[in-house]
Amino acid sequence: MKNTLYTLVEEALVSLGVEDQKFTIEHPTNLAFGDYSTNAGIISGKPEELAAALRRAQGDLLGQIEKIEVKNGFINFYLSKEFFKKSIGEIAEKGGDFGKNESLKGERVLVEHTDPNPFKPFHIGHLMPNVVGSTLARIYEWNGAEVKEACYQGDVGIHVAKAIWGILHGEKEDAYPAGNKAFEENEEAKEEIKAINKKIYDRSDEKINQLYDQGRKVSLDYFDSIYTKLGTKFDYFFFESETAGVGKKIVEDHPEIFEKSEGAVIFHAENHDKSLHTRVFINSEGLPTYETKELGLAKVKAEKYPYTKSIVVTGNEINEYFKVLLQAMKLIFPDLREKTVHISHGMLRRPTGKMSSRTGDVITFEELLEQVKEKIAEKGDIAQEEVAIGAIKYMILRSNIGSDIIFDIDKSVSTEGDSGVYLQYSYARTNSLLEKARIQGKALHADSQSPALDTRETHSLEKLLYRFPEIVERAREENAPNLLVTYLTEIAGSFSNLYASEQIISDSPGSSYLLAVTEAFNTVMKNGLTILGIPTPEKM
RNA sequence: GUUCCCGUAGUUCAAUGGAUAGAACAGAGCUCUUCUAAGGCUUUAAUGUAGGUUCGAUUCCUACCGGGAACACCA
Repeated sequence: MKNTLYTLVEEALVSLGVEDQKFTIEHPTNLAFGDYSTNAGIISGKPEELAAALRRAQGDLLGQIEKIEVKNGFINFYLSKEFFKKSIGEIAEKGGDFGKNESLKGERVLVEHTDPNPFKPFHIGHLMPNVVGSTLARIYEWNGAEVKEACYQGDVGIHVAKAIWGILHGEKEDAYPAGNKAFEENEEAKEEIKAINKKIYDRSDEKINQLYDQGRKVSLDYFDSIYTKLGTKFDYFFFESETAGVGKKIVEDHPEIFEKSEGAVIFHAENHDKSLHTRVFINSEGLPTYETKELGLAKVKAEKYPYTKSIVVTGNEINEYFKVLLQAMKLIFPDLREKTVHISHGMLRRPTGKMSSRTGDVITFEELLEQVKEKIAEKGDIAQEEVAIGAIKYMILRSNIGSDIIFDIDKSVSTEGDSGVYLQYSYARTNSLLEKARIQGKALHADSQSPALDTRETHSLEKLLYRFPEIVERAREENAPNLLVTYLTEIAGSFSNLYASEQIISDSPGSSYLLAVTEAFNTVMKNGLTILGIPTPEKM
């Protein structure tokens, strides 16, 4: 419909003698301004003439467009009731596929996210990339792409050496923070940790090998159990131990790009872009840093899964250094650089400030889940884990990807109002409603012959439900899952209004149409929640 | 100091350069013979400051003020 209108406006402009004029067609946020709206009238300076030309030219769309109006220079299109009735029928027909499109057909997208480091706890900071990354993956899938999810884990590096040092000094649970503290405060320990780091790379020490292998396995199993709870399924796991060597070789093979300095190998990114800075790629111990491993990773990924687009989800604290990395990649693998997109998320902050796994000042994911579950348990006997996961994911997804989230356990994880629970509740409610209707043998009619209970509420819900596929597409274009969250909250609110104004299951002639609208709502809500990865409990 | 990100109701968040800046929580006041009150209805309340570009600026540009991050061997 949008494309049809676009062509219509374009032709009308030409008929007025205006050519090559850029204009937009969009859904106005306010339903009073129509179902579609164009600014072509303002830009061309002749809104009334353009509207008149459009009314003359409707042709094939007659019956689908109810009226065309000019308000404040905008030309607003109001679609007909018959059009929406038909679309309600189509939603039910498409069911679980309603909202899918093929705009990315043929694309092969690799989304890397979560990236927890073995030997460190999985804390609530890891939730951000996990929820953001896996949701983006699903959004790309709904837009027709073939999507694979990857997790990249730092199983070698100084942080592991710190944890091993902690274990060697009798720490178990808090091995990593203990090692980190010693590294910063104690020169002797610092040297020991560096020595351990080297031994981990060359596997020359039997005792360290054993501790390392065991610790790594325990850690990865623990992450797996969390992925199960979160509903994340990774297609690939990459490890720094496999990218380190690849990366180091790449750096060594490009002496024209990298320079030796003070025993290390560095990259002067500021020579290519003055807003960038110098970074170390191979340290003076001869070990590759994260930057180098990341270069290796780009190559390893492309060999494993020849992607057309590679999305890397990380925290925004590494934005600057990632730009340096992309600059290096541009020189070495220009084709891969073109396909790589870095999406950074904000931090999960506590009211007191940033939390850090280095000092041990963290809330682990499981602690958080327990706390939210306790809060939900106060509400009654329900599917606590599903609701808790939904509440947590909603809290993250409702914000812009890039902005920080202030996490206050008492306030942020709300179980009322603008929350995941509210959406799950709306879904469960319509589910039991439809179930009840089936038991009573009520019919659902969405065809244009059936009488409709024609209320302002049903009509606005019809209009909103129709927009779902375009919301899914926009969420992909802008990498903005929060558009979907806002949308679902809006239709849930609109449904509540419907409920307040009419009794859906009744013997009145229009109730079968109301039921059809309810079913369409139920379908859209389920599909929307599925994309967001929020569980959809059948009953609450 | 340099570079980058961010300043919106009391609070937590929205708003592809568009129309009357939206929600939720908190505050004030209503509302359960209806499907589930985890709900609904009323109501109070905001674009850091000063310029600029534009038919139109919360959005883009400049300066300032305020917050955060990165800035050579951590990731």
